[in-house]
Amino acid sequence: MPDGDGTVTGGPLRSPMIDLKALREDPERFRRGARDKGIEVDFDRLLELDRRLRVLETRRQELRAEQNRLSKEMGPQIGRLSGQLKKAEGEARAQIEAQIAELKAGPQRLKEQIDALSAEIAEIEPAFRALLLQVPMPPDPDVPVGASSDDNVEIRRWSPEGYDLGRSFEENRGFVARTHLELVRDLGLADFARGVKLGGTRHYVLTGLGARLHNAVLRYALDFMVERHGFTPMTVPVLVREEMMIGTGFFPGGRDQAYHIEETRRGAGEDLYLTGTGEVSLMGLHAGEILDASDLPLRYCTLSTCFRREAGAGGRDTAGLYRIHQFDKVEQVVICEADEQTSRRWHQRMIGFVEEFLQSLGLAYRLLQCCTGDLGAKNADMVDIECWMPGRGEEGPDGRPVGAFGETHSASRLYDFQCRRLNMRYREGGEQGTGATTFCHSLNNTVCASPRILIPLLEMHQQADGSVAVPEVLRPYMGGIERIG
RNA sequence: GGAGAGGUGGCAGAGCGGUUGAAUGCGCCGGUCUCGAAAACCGGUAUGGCCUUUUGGUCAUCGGGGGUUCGAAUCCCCCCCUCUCCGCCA
Repeated sequence: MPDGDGTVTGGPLRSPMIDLKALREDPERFRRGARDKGIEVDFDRLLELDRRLRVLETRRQELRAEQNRLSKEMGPQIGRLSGQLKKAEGEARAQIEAQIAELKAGPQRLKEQIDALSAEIAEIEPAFRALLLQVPMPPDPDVPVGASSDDNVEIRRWSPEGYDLGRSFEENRGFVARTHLELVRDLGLADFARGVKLGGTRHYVLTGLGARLHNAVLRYALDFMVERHGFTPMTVPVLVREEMMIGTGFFPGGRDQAYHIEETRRGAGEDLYLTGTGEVSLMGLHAGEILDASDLPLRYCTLSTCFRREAGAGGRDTAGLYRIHQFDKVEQVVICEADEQTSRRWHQRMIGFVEEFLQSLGLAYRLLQCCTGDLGAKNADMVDIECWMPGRGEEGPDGRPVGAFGETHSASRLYDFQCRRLNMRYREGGEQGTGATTFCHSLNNTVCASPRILIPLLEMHQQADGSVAVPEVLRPYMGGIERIG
C-alpha cells in the first residue's frame, strides 16, 4: 500500500474533503484562511489543476457516452455474429470475421482516445487530491488573526474561593509551593527512571497512589460526562487505519506526530496508526454513514490511551508529567446538524462542561480564544483551557517557579471539515430516507487528560506539611482516601 | 497461524462477458378504491460528479484497487471485510 498523501480512495469513504464548489466560487476566502493560519497551500496550482481536470473529464465523459451508445447498438450484433462464427466454415467464416472486425473498429478508436485522456487524468489527479487535502478549514471571521499561541486572547479566568490568581501561591496559602516533580518524588507517586528504562525518553510509571489518583480522576471525568451530561461512553480502537487519520484531519499535516505501525512490512494489507486522541475513533465511528436527522446530536465520550511522538518539541518540558508519549484521556465529541448557531451553542456547552468539571476539582483555570495561527488545519475556531500550575513557569527571585498556566484542554469547532472527509451525512430517515443528504458538523473537547491534569491537581491541593488533599469528588474513586502523604 | 465459503440497491435475493443501474420479493412514498382503514391494483423509490438558466442530459459506483476486453456485477491479480472448521491465546 502506498503511504503517500491524498490517497483516501478505498473503504466506505470517498472523501470529498473541502467543498470544491465553495472553493471555486470564493477561492479568496480559502486563500485568506490558509494565510491567516500560517499554512502554505499552492492555490494557483490547485485551481489550475481543477480546471484542467474538469475539461479532461468532460471530454472523457462525452466519449464514454458515445462508447456506451455504440456498445448497446452493436453488442447484440457482435454476440449474434460470434455465435454464427462457431458453426460457420470457410468462406462464410471469413466473411463473418470481417464483419465483426468492422463492427469493432469504431469502438476501438474511441477506446484509444479514452485511454489517452485517462492517462492524462491519472497523471495530474494525485497531485490535485494531495493539494486539496492540504486546504485548511478557514477560521471564522470572529477568530482573532495571529501568528502563534502568543497572540491568543484570554476570555476569562476562574479560581477557587480563597485563591487569588493575582497573588503568589505563598501569599495565598502561606507556604512555598512544591512542584509536581517534587511532590511526586516525595510522595512516591511516579517513577521516571524506570519509565525511561522501559520505554525511553518521555515515559513514566505512575506508582501506588499516583496510579490510583490518575485512574480516579479519569473515572470521575467519564462518569461526569455520562451521568451529568448524557454523553454515551464508548470504548474504541486506538490503533486505526490511515483513512481515519486523514478523515479526521490529522493527516497529512500531523504525520510526524503519530506512531506508525508498519504492518505491510510483515505482509499485512495495510499499516496502522496509534491515535493521539479518542477523537479519531469517536469521529470515525460513523464514517461513510448517512445518519438519521432525528438521532442528532450524537454525544459521545471515551476514555482512551493517547500516543504522541512529540516530534519537534525538542527539549521542551522533558521533565515530569507534562509532555509525554503516552497518556490517558477522556474526550467528548458532538456530531450535530449543519447549522452554525447549533454548532456554536454546542461549543459553548462543551466548554461549560469542562469549567464545571474543573471547578468541582477546585482547579484554577483560564479560557483562551485561540488566534488563527494556533488553530491547526481542521478548526474553524478553538478555545484552549489552561489550568494554573503553581510549580510551573519561570523562576522567581527565590529561585522557585512563579507558577504558570499550562494547557490542559482544547475545544474545537470544525463545521463540516471532518464530516466531509469522513463522508458522514444525515437526513430524515437515515439510510432508508429519501431526501437530500447534508454533511454533519462536528466538535470536540477534552474532558480530562491525565497525568497532565495531575500537575495542577497535586500542586493546587498540596498542604504545608507536604501532603496532598484529595478533592472530595475523587474520594469515592480512591476508596475514601482524603489525603496523600 | 492453517483450511474452506462468501461480500450485489434500506433489507432479502437473482444475475450464459453485450439495451443490467441491475430481475423478483419485502419495506418506504404517492395515487386509485373506501365513510375510514386493511386488502387489491397503478406509479414512484440509491449515491456522487460533470454539463445545463429551467427542463433536462451524461458519467461513475454491484466490498476496495488494478488488469483482460470493442464491451465486465459477470473473467484474472492484489487487498479489505464477514462467516464456518482446526490451532493458539488474554
